[in-house]
Amino acid sequence: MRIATWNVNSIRQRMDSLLAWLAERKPDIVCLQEIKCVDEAFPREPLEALGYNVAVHGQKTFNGVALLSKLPFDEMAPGLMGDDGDAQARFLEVLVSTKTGVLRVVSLYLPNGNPAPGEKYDYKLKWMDRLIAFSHERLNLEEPFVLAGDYNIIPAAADVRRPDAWTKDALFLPQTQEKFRTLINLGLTDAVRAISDDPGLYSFWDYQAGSWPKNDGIRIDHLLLSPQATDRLIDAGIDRHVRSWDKPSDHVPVYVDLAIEAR
DNA sequence: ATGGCCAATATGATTGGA
Repeated sequence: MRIATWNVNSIRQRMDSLLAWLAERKPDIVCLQEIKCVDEAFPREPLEALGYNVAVHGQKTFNGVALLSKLPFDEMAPGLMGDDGDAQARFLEVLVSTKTGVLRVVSLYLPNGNPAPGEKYDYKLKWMDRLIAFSHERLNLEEPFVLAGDYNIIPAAADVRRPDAWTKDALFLPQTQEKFRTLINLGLTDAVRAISDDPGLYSFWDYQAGSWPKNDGIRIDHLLLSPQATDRLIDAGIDRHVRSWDKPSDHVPVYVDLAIEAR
């Protein structure tokens, strides 16, 4: 079972790249972020033609998450618990059935939080508290569970080419990293870091200032695994070559391979 | 010269991203 996450920065602008990458990487489940469209505008047909079931939680103009799955969805639930007044489409949870039982997957788009301090940073921290509460509940189920998405968090200095340039940024502030560790310490495993200690594993390069040709990147897209998923961890990686394609997203896909058979 | 963007919006300037 291959599960991937990709912030596409507009699904409608990225369909050619998405189709090319799906053909190349052949993921079973894909978590998408920043689709930037309402549910009705999501281009489902070409994806369904490839055998993917499609779940969408979109909104107009900004944000928006989706899930593609070769396995049918037994359940799907949009929105993160803890604030019924939160109208931003940043969270989608699904349940699928595998040969060995259920598999729970979340596609999330954690708030950026800049500028910090400020209202946006407060929203980010509160959103993280809600994510921690949610994860605590789900981990009690003792299921294979993959929490995937754009976290807008640089976990450590090894995850950024130029740490000095990010010291006051909401993605890299100590308070952000501390809360991320609180999440991890519930019992989740960062799939990429479980496979490799290499510095220079980045998932985002800004469009500006020649960040890509200078390899001025950061690692902010993560797949966090429950213990039951970590037991089955085979491999994880980042498809950085996708950043050099025409009309790229500023993020590239990150994937994990788990020893779970579809059916 | 010296890599200074990209996407959406009833658009031609503004907002948000990170």
